Amino acid sequence: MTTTDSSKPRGKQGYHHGNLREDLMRAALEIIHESGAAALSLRDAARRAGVSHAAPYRHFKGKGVLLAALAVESFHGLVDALERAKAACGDDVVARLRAGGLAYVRYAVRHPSRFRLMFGPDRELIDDKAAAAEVAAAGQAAYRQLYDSIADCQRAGVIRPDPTDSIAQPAWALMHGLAALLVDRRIEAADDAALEALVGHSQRILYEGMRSG
Amino acid sequence: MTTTDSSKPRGKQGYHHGNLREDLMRAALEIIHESGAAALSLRDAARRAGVSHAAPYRHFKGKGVLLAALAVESFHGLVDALERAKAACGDDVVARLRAGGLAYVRYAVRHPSRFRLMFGPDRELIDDKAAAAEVAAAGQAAYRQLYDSIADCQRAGVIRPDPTDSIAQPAWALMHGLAALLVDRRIEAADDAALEALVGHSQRILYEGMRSG
DNA sequence: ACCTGAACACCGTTCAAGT
DNA sequence: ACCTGAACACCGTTCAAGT
Repeated sequence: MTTTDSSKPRGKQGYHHGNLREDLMRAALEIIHESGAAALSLRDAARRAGVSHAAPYRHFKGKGVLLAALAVESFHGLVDALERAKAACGDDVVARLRAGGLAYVRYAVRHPSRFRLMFGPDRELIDDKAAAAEVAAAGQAAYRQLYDSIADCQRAGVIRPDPTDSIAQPAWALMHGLAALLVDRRIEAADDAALEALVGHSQRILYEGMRSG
Repeated sequence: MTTTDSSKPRGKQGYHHGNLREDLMRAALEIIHESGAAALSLRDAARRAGVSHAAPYRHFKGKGVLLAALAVESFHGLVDALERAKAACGDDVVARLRAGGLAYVRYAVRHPSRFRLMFGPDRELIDDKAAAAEVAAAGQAAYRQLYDSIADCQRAGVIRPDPTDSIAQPAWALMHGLAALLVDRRIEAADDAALEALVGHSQRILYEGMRSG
Protein backbone atom coordinates (compact mmCIF):
# COMPACT_ATOMS: atom_id res chain seq x y z
CA MET A 1 0.00 0.00 0.00
CA THR A 2 3.01 2.22 -0.12
CA THR A 3 3.90 1.72 -3.76
CA THR A 4 0.46 1.46 -5.35
CA ASP A 5 -0.85 5.00 -5.02
CA SER A 6 -2.00 6.13 -8.44
CA SER A 7 -2.96 9.77 -7.99
CA LYS A 8 -0.43 11.12 -10.50
CA PRO A 9 0.36 9.11 -13.64
CA ARG A 10 3.20 11.54 -14.32
CA GLY A 11 6.93 10.87 -14.53
CA LYS A 12 9.06 7.72 -14.44
CA GLN A 13 6.53 5.92 -12.14
CA GLY A 14 8.61 8.08 -10.02
CA TYR A 15 10.40 7.93 -6.77
CA HIS A 16 9.74 11.57 -6.91
CA HIS A 17 6.84 13.68 -7.17
CA GLY A 18 6.52 15.95 -10.13
CA ASN A 19 4.87 18.71 -8.25
CA LEU A 20 5.96 18.67 -4.66
CA ARG A 21 6.08 22.42 -4.31
CA GLU A 22 2.40 22.85 -5.06
CA ASP A 23 1.41 19.81 -3.05
CA LEU A 24 3.25 21.15 -0.02
CA MET A 25 1.49 24.48 -0.27
CA ARG A 26 -1.85 22.73 -0.59
CA ALA A 27 -1.10 20.52 2.41
CA ALA A 28 0.09 23.46 4.49
CA LEU A 29 -3.05 25.44 3.78
CA GLU A 30 -5.11 22.39 4.68
CA ILE A 31 -3.37 22.10 8.03
CA ILE A 32 -3.80 25.80 8.77
CA HIS A 33 -7.44 25.55 7.81
CA GLU A 34 -7.98 22.57 10.12
CA SER A 35 -5.90 23.58 13.12
CA GLY A 36 -4.61 27.12 12.77
CA ALA A 37 -1.31 28.53 11.63
CA ALA A 38 0.35 27.83 14.94
CA ALA A 39 -0.23 24.12 14.39
CA LEU A 40 1.47 24.05 11.02
CA SER A 41 4.62 22.00 10.84
CA LEU A 42 6.68 21.42 7.76
CA ARG A 43 7.07 17.81 8.82
CA ASP A 44 3.32 17.29 8.81
CA ALA A 45 2.99 18.94 5.41
CA ALA A 46 5.73 16.65 4.09
CA ARG A 47 3.95 13.64 5.59
CA ARG A 48 0.70 14.57 3.85
CA ALA A 49 2.55 15.03 0.58
CA GLY A 50 4.09 11.60 1.03
CA VAL A 51 7.72 12.63 1.24
CA SER A 52 10.38 12.69 3.89
CA HIS A 53 10.62 15.56 6.37
CA ALA A 54 13.70 16.92 4.64
CA ALA A 55 12.23 17.05 1.14
CA PRO A 56 10.49 20.46 1.55
CA TYR A 57 13.89 22.11 1.85
CA ARG A 58 14.55 21.48 -1.84
CA HIS A 59 11.59 23.78 -2.57
CA PHE A 60 11.47 26.29 0.29
CA LYS A 61 14.36 27.72 2.24
CA GLY A 62 12.32 27.20 5.42
CA LYS A 63 8.92 27.30 6.99
CA GLY A 64 8.70 31.08 6.73
CA VAL A 65 9.29 31.04 3.02
CA LEU A 66 6.50 28.53 2.46
CA LEU A 67 4.21 30.79 4.47
CA ALA A 68 5.33 33.75 2.37
CA ALA A 69 4.55 31.88 -0.84
CA LEU A 70 1.05 31.19 0.49
CA ALA A 71 0.61 34.85 1.39
CA VAL A 72 1.65 35.97 -2.08
CA GLU A 73 -0.71 33.47 -3.70
CA SER A 74 -3.49 34.73 -1.46
CA PHE A 75 -2.89 38.37 -2.35
CA HIS A 76 -3.07 37.43 -6.01
CA GLY A 77 -6.39 35.71 -5.31
CA LEU A 78 -7.65 38.83 -3.59
CA VAL A 79 -6.61 41.06 -6.47
CA ASP A 80 -8.38 38.72 -8.89
CA ALA A 81 -11.54 38.85 -6.81
CA LEU A 82 -11.42 42.64 -6.71
CA GLU A 83 -10.89 42.88 -10.45
CA ARG A 84 -13.75 40.52 -11.20
CA ALA A 85 -16.11 42.37 -8.88
CA LYS A 86 -15.27 45.71 -10.46
CA ALA A 87 -15.50 44.37 -14.00
CA ALA A 88 -19.05 43.19 -13.30
CA CYS A 89 -20.08 46.81 -12.66
CA GLY A 90 -19.24 48.29 -16.03
CA ASP A 91 -18.49 52.01 -15.99
CA ASP A 92 -20.31 53.15 -12.87
CA VAL A 93 -17.35 54.32 -10.82
CA VAL A 94 -19.24 54.43 -7.53
CA ALA A 95 -20.68 50.95 -8.05
CA ARG A 96 -17.17 49.69 -8.84
CA LEU A 97 -15.82 51.18 -5.63
CA ARG A 98 -18.59 49.64 -3.53
CA ALA A 99 -18.26 46.26 -5.25
CA GLY A 100 -14.55 46.26 -4.55
CA GLY A 101 -15.13 46.84 -0.85
CA LEU A 102 -17.68 44.07 -0.64
CA ALA A 103 -15.38 41.70 -2.52
CA TYR A 104 -12.56 42.50 -0.07
CA VAL A 105 -14.64 41.63 2.97
CA ARG A 106 -16.11 38.57 1.28
CA TYR A 107 -12.69 37.26 0.35
CA ALA A 108 -11.63 37.54 3.99
CA VAL A 109 -14.72 35.78 5.29
CA ARG A 110 -14.51 33.00 2.71
CA HIS A 111 -10.77 32.45 3.11
CA PRO A 112 -10.06 33.33 6.72
CA SER A 113 -6.84 31.31 6.84
CA ARG A 114 -5.51 33.13 3.81
CA PHE A 115 -6.60 36.50 5.20
CA ARG A 116 -4.79 35.86 8.46
CA LEU A 117 -1.75 34.73 6.53
CA MET A 118 -1.75 37.97 4.53
CA PHE A 119 -2.13 40.29 7.48
CA GLY A 120 -1.55 38.26 10.62
CA PRO A 121 1.62 38.22 12.66
CA ASP A 122 2.69 35.10 10.82
CA ARG A 123 4.50 37.47 8.54
CA GLU A 124 7.00 37.75 11.35
CA LEU A 125 8.10 34.23 10.52
CA ILE A 126 9.40 35.39 7.16
CA ASP A 127 13.03 35.97 7.96
CA ASP A 128 13.86 35.75 4.27
CA LYS A 129 14.29 39.21 2.78
CA ALA A 130 13.34 38.44 -0.81
CA ALA A 131 10.20 36.62 0.32
CA ALA A 132 9.17 39.50 2.56
CA ALA A 133 9.60 41.93 -0.33
CA GLU A 134 7.45 39.77 -2.58
CA VAL A 135 4.68 39.69 0.00
CA ALA A 136 4.85 43.46 0.38
CA ALA A 137 4.62 43.95 -3.38
CA ALA A 138 1.60 41.65 -3.64
CA GLY A 139 -0.06 43.59 -0.83
CA GLN A 140 0.56 46.88 -2.59
CA ALA A 141 -1.10 45.56 -5.74
CA ALA A 142 -4.24 44.97 -3.70
CA TYR A 143 -4.16 48.48 -2.27
CA ARG A 144 -3.74 49.89 -5.77
CA GLN A 145 -7.11 48.39 -6.73
CA LEU A 146 -8.78 50.52 -4.10
CA TYR A 147 -6.65 53.57 -4.78
CA ASP A 148 -7.55 53.49 -8.48
CA SER A 149 -11.25 53.21 -7.71
CA ILE A 150 -11.11 56.27 -5.49
CA ALA A 151 -9.14 58.18 -8.11
CA ASP A 152 -11.74 57.26 -10.76
CA CYS A 153 -14.49 58.63 -8.52
CA GLN A 154 -12.52 61.81 -7.99
CA ARG A 155 -12.04 62.27 -11.72
CA ALA A 156 -15.77 61.75 -12.20
CA GLY A 157 -16.33 64.49 -9.61
CA VAL A 158 -18.32 62.35 -7.15
CA ILE A 159 -15.64 62.22 -4.47
CA ARG A 160 -13.83 65.26 -3.07
CA PRO A 161 -10.55 66.14 -4.74
CA ASP A 162 -8.50 65.68 -1.57
CA PRO A 163 -5.20 63.81 -1.87
CA THR A 164 -6.29 60.34 -2.96
CA ASP A 165 -4.36 58.57 -0.19
CA SER A 166 -6.07 60.65 2.46
CA ILE A 167 -9.38 59.17 1.32
CA ALA A 168 -8.20 55.72 0.29
CA GLN A 169 -6.60 55.04 3.67
CA PRO A 170 -9.76 55.50 5.76
CA ALA A 171 -11.78 53.59 3.16
CA TRP A 172 -9.32 50.73 3.27
CA ALA A 173 -9.23 50.84 7.05
CA LEU A 174 -13.00 50.56 7.28
CA MET A 175 -13.21 47.53 4.98
CA HIS A 176 -10.14 45.99 6.54
CA GLY A 177 -11.54 46.49 10.03
CA LEU A 178 -14.83 44.87 9.09
CA ALA A 179 -12.96 41.96 7.53
CA ALA A 180 -10.66 41.51 10.52
CA LEU A 181 -13.45 41.71 13.08
CA LEU A 182 -15.61 39.29 11.08
CA VAL A 183 -12.78 36.80 10.66
CA ASP A 184 -12.07 37.06 14.39
CA ARG A 185 -15.79 36.59 15.11
CA ARG A 186 -15.84 39.86 17.03
CA ILE A 187 -18.70 40.90 14.74
CA GLU A 188 -21.22 38.34 13.51
CA ALA A 189 -22.86 38.18 10.11
CA ALA A 190 -25.37 35.33 10.00
CA ASP A 191 -25.24 34.86 6.24
CA ASP A 192 -24.15 36.54 3.05
CA ALA A 193 -27.19 38.83 3.07
CA ALA A 194 -26.26 40.07 6.53
CA LEU A 195 -22.71 40.60 5.35
CA GLU A 196 -23.86 42.62 2.34
CA ALA A 197 -26.07 44.71 4.61
CA LEU A 198 -23.25 45.38 7.07
CA VAL A 199 -20.78 46.34 4.36
CA GLY A 200 -23.35 48.38 2.43
CA HIS A 201 -24.38 50.28 5.53
CA SER A 202 -20.77 51.02 6.45
CA GLN A 203 -20.05 52.20 2.94
CA ARG A 204 -23.06 54.50 2.92
CA ILE A 205 -21.90 56.16 6.13
CA LEU A 206 -18.40 56.58 4.80
CA TYR A 207 -19.57 57.80 1.41
CA GLU A 208 -21.54 60.63 3.01
CA GLY A 209 -18.28 61.97 4.33
CA MET A 210 -16.26 61.46 1.16
CA ARG A 211 -18.51 62.83 -1.50
CA SER A 212 -18.18 66.15 -3.20
CA GLY A 213 -20.31 69.15 -2.38
CA MET B 1 26.05 33.14 42.09
CA THR B 2 23.00 30.96 42.19
CA THR B 3 22.00 31.60 45.77
CA THR B 4 22.93 35.23 46.18
CA ASP B 5 20.45 37.01 43.96
CA SER B 6 18.79 39.68 46.04
CA SER B 7 16.02 41.05 43.85
CA LYS B 8 13.21 39.98 46.17
CA PRO B 9 13.79 40.07 49.91
CA ARG B 10 10.50 38.17 50.31
CA GLY B 11 9.87 34.72 51.77
CA LYS B 12 12.15 32.19 53.48
CA GLN B 13 15.22 33.32 51.44
CA GLY B 14 13.31 30.96 49.25
CA TYR B 15 13.99 28.10 47.01
CA HIS B 16 10.91 29.46 45.42
CA HIS B 17 9.86 32.56 43.95
CA GLY B 18 7.03 34.43 45.53
CA ASN B 19 5.64 35.73 42.32
CA LEU B 20 6.40 33.35 39.52
CA ARG B 21 3.07 33.84 37.77
CA GLU B 22 3.65 37.54 37.21
CA ASP B 23 7.30 37.04 36.34
CA LEU B 24 6.39 34.47 33.70
CA MET B 25 3.88 36.82 32.11
CA ARG B 26 6.43 39.60 32.09
CA ALA B 27 9.06 37.33 30.55
CA ALA B 28 6.64 36.03 27.93
CA LEU B 29 5.67 39.51 26.85
CA GLU B 30 9.34 40.43 26.66
CA ILE B 31 10.02 37.50 24.34
CA ILE B 32 7.04 38.33 22.14
CA HIS B 33 8.17 41.92 22.03
CA GLU B 34 11.69 40.91 21.01
CA SER B 35 11.00 38.09 18.61
CA GLY B 36 7.29 37.77 17.91
CA ALA B 37 4.61 35.52 19.31
CA ALA B 38 5.69 32.57 17.19
CA ALA B 39 9.06 32.59 18.94
CA LEU B 40 7.59 32.37 22.42
CA SER B 41 8.39 29.19 24.28
CA LEU B 42 7.34 28.42 27.80
CA ARG B 43 10.77 26.95 28.37
CA ASP B 44 12.43 30.23 27.49
CA ALA B 45 10.05 32.17 29.73
CA ALA B 46 10.85 29.77 32.57
CA ARG B 47 14.56 30.19 31.92
CA ARG B 48 14.27 33.97 32.12
CA ALA B 49 12.30 33.68 35.33
CA GLY B 50 15.03 31.45 36.72
CA VAL B 51 13.01 28.30 37.23
CA SER B 52 12.86 24.87 35.65
CA HIS B 53 10.94 24.27 32.44
CA ALA B 54 8.21 22.42 34.31
CA ALA B 55 7.55 25.13 36.88
CA PRO B 56 5.15 27.21 34.72
CA TYR B 57 2.65 24.36 34.81
CA ARG B 58 1.94 25.07 38.46
CA HIS B 59 0.60 28.46 37.36
CA PHE B 60 -0.79 27.95 33.84
CA LYS B 61 -2.45 24.88 32.42
CA GLY B 62 -0.41 25.38 29.26
CA LYS B 63 1.07 27.86 26.85
CA GLY B 64 -2.33 28.90 25.54
CA VAL B 65 -3.58 29.80 28.99
CA LEU B 66 -0.58 32.04 29.62
CA LEU B 67 -1.29 33.78 26.32
CA ALA B 68 -4.93 34.16 27.32
CA ALA B 69 -3.92 35.74 30.61
CA LEU B 70 -1.79 38.25 28.70
CA ALA B 71 -4.68 39.01 26.34
CA VAL B 72 -7.04 39.65 29.25
CA GLU B 73 -4.50 41.90 30.94
CA SER B 74 -4.08 43.77 27.66
CA PHE B 75 -7.81 44.30 27.19
CA HIS B 76 -7.98 45.69 30.70
CA GLY B 77 -5.17 48.07 29.80
CA LEU B 78 -7.07 49.16 26.70
CA VAL B 79 -10.26 49.78 28.67
CA ASP B 80 -8.29 51.85 31.17
CA ALA B 81 -6.78 53.91 28.36
CA LEU B 82 -10.21 54.51 26.83
CA GLU B 83 -11.68 55.53 30.16
CA ARG B 84 -8.87 57.95 30.90
CA ALA B 85 -9.10 59.52 27.46
CA LYS B 86 -12.83 60.02 27.78
CA ALA B 87 -12.61 61.34 31.32
CA ALA B 88 -10.21 64.05 30.14
CA CYS B 89 -12.94 65.44 27.86
CA GLY B 90 -15.54 66.28 30.48
CA ASP B 91 -19.12 66.29 29.24
CA ASP B 92 -18.65 66.95 25.52
CA VAL B 93 -20.05 63.69 24.13
CA VAL B 94 -18.57 64.15 20.67
CA ALA B 95 -15.13 64.98 22.05
CA ARG B 96 -15.34 61.88 24.27
CA LEU B 97 -16.18 59.70 21.28
CA ARG B 98 -13.28 61.07 19.24
CA ALA B 99 -10.85 60.80 22.14
CA GLY B 100 -11.83 57.18 22.63
CA GLY B 101 -11.09 56.36 19.00
CA LEU B 102 -7.72 58.06 19.14
CA ALA B 103 -6.88 56.26 22.38
CA TYR B 104 -7.78 52.93 20.76
CA VAL B 105 -5.42 53.44 17.84
CA ARG B 106 -2.70 54.83 20.09
CA TYR B 107 -2.88 51.86 22.40
CA ALA B 108 -2.40 49.54 19.42
CA VAL B 109 0.56 51.48 18.08
CA ARG B 110 2.21 51.77 21.46
CA HIS B 111 1.64 48.15 22.43
CA PRO B 112 1.71 46.25 19.15
CA SER B 113 2.51 42.91 20.77
CA ARG B 114 -0.45 43.25 23.10
CA PHE B 115 -2.71 44.36 20.27
CA ARG B 116 -1.77 41.33 18.19
CA LEU B 117 -2.30 39.12 21.21
CA MET B 118 -5.79 40.53 21.71
CA PHE B 119 -6.89 40.17 18.11
CA GLY B 120 -4.36 38.02 16.34
CA PRO B 121 -4.75 34.35 15.51
CA ASP B 122 -2.80 33.51 18.64
CA ARG B 123 -6.18 33.23 20.22
CA GLU B 124 -6.43 29.93 18.41
CA LEU B 125 -3.86 28.58 20.82
CA ILE B 126 -6.28 28.95 23.67
CA ASP B 127 -7.74 25.48 23.82
CA ASP B 128 -8.92 26.13 27.37
CA LYS B 129 -12.61 26.99 27.43
CA ALA B 130 -12.65 29.09 30.60
CA ALA B 131 -9.67 31.12 29.41
CA ALA B 132 -11.28 31.75 26.02
CA ALA B 133 -14.45 32.96 27.72
CA GLU B 134 -12.46 35.34 29.91
CA VAL B 135 -10.76 36.83 26.87
CA ALA B 136 -14.10 37.26 25.11
CA ALA B 137 -15.56 39.03 28.14
CA ALA B 138 -12.60 41.39 28.38
CA GLY B 139 -12.99 42.17 24.68
CA GLN B 140 -16.67 42.95 25.10
CA ALA B 141 -15.89 45.38 27.88
CA ALA B 142 -13.73 47.31 25.42
CA TYR B 143 -16.49 47.38 22.81
CA ARG B 144 -18.92 48.64 25.43
CA GLN B 145 -16.77 51.75 25.88
CA LEU B 146 -17.38 52.64 22.26
CA TYR B 147 -21.01 51.57 22.30
CA ASP B 148 -21.75 53.81 25.29
CA SER B 149 -20.09 56.78 23.64
CA ILE B 150 -22.23 56.38 20.54
CA ALA B 151 -25.35 56.00 22.67
CA ASP B 152 -24.47 59.18 24.58
CA CYS B 153 -24.17 61.06 21.29
CA GLN B 154 -27.51 59.69 20.16
CA ARG B 155 -29.16 60.81 23.40
CA ALA B 156 -27.65 64.24 22.90
CA GLY B 157 -29.17 64.27 19.41
CA VAL B 158 -25.92 64.70 17.52
CA ILE B 159 -25.84 61.20 16.01
CA ARG B 160 -28.74 59.62 14.12
CA PRO B 161 -31.10 57.49 16.21
CA ASP B 162 -30.40 54.31 14.23
CA PRO B 163 -29.85 51.11 16.20
CA THR B 164 -26.69 51.83 18.17
CA ASP B 165 -24.90 48.69 17.02
CA SER B 166 -25.44 49.60 13.39
CA ILE B 167 -23.39 52.75 14.00
CA ALA B 168 -20.96 51.41 16.58
CA GLN B 169 -19.86 48.53 14.36
CA PRO B 170 -18.64 50.65 11.44
CA ALA B 171 -17.06 53.11 13.85
CA TRP B 172 -15.23 50.28 15.60
CA ALA B 173 -14.23 48.76 12.27
CA LEU B 174 -12.71 52.02 11.08
CA MET B 175 -10.60 52.52 14.22
CA HIS B 176 -9.73 48.84 14.36
CA GLY B 177 -8.72 48.84 10.71
CA LEU B 178 -6.47 51.86 11.19
CA ALA B 179 -4.93 50.22 14.24
CA ALA B 180 -4.36 46.90 12.47
CA LEU B 181 -2.89 48.46 9.34
CA LEU B 182 -0.62 50.71 11.39
CA VAL B 183 0.60 47.83 13.55
CA ASP B 184 1.26 45.79 10.41
CA ARG B 185 3.07 48.77 8.85
CA ARG B 186 0.71 48.70 5.88
CA ILE B 187 0.02 52.38 6.65
CA GLU B 188 2.76 54.62 8.00
CA ALA B 189 2.44 57.39 10.55
CA ALA B 190 5.76 59.13 11.02
CA ASP B 191 5.03 60.41 14.52
CA ASP B 192 2.24 61.01 16.98
CA ALA B 193 1.14 64.16 15.18
CA ALA B 194 0.75 62.23 11.93
CA LEU B 195 -1.21 59.59 13.81
CA GLU B 196 -3.54 62.18 15.29
CA ALA B 197 -4.06 63.69 11.86
CA LEU B 198 -4.84 60.33 10.27
CA VAL B 199 -7.28 59.35 12.99
CA GLY B 200 -8.87 62.81 13.10
CA HIS B 201 -9.34 62.90 9.38
CA SER B 202 -10.89 59.43 9.33
CA GLN B 203 -13.21 60.37 12.15
CA ARG B 204 -14.34 63.53 10.39
CA ILE B 205 -15.26 61.55 7.28
CA LEU B 206 -17.15 59.00 9.32
CA TYR B 207 -18.86 61.61 11.44
CA GLU B 208 -20.30 63.32 8.38
CA GLY B 209 -22.19 60.13 7.66
CA MET B 210 -23.30 59.43 11.21
CA ARG B 211 -24.58 62.74 12.33
CA SER B 212 -28.18 63.78 12.64
CA GLY B 213 -29.94 66.03 10.17
C1' DA C 1 18.17 17.32 -9.89
C1' DC C 2 15.50 15.55 -6.24
C1' DC C 3 14.84 12.86 -2.29
C1' DT C 4 16.11 9.98 2.17
C1' DG C 5 17.92 8.94 6.99
C1' DA C 6 20.43 10.10 10.68
C1' DA C 7 21.66 13.74 13.55
C1' DC C 8 21.39 18.07 16.50
C1' DA C 9 19.32 21.32 19.24
C1' DC C 10 15.27 22.53 20.41
C1' DC C 11 9.87 22.34 21.92
C1' DG C 12 5.16 21.26 25.08
C1' DT C 13 3.58 18.39 28.48
C1' DT C 14 3.50 14.85 32.16
C1' DC C 15 4.87 12.74 36.36
C1' DA C 16 7.36 10.84 40.02
C1' DA C 17 10.18 12.70 43.39
C1' DG C 18 12.15 16.21 46.27
C1' DT C 19 11.88 20.51 49.93
C1' DA D 1 2.11 24.07 48.15
C1' DC D 2 5.63 24.70 44.89
C1' DC D 3 9.44 23.26 42.28
C1' DT D 4 12.93 19.83 39.86
C1' DG D 5 14.72 16.15 36.59
C1' DA D 6 13.94 12.68 33.64
C1' DA D 7 11.09 11.17 30.09
C1' DC D 8 8.13 11.13 25.76
C1' DA D 9 6.66 12.55 21.48
C1' DC D 10 7.25 15.99 18.82
C1' DC D 11 9.63 20.21 15.99
C1' DG D 12 13.03 23.01 12.29
C1' DT D 13 17.10 22.57 9.97
C1' DT D 14 21.38 20.51 8.07
C1' DC D 15 24.08 17.25 5.64
C1' DA D 16 26.05 13.23 3.89
C1' DA D 17 24.45 9.75 1.06
C1' DG D 18 21.51 7.56 -2.26
C1' DT D 19 18.75 7.17 -7.23
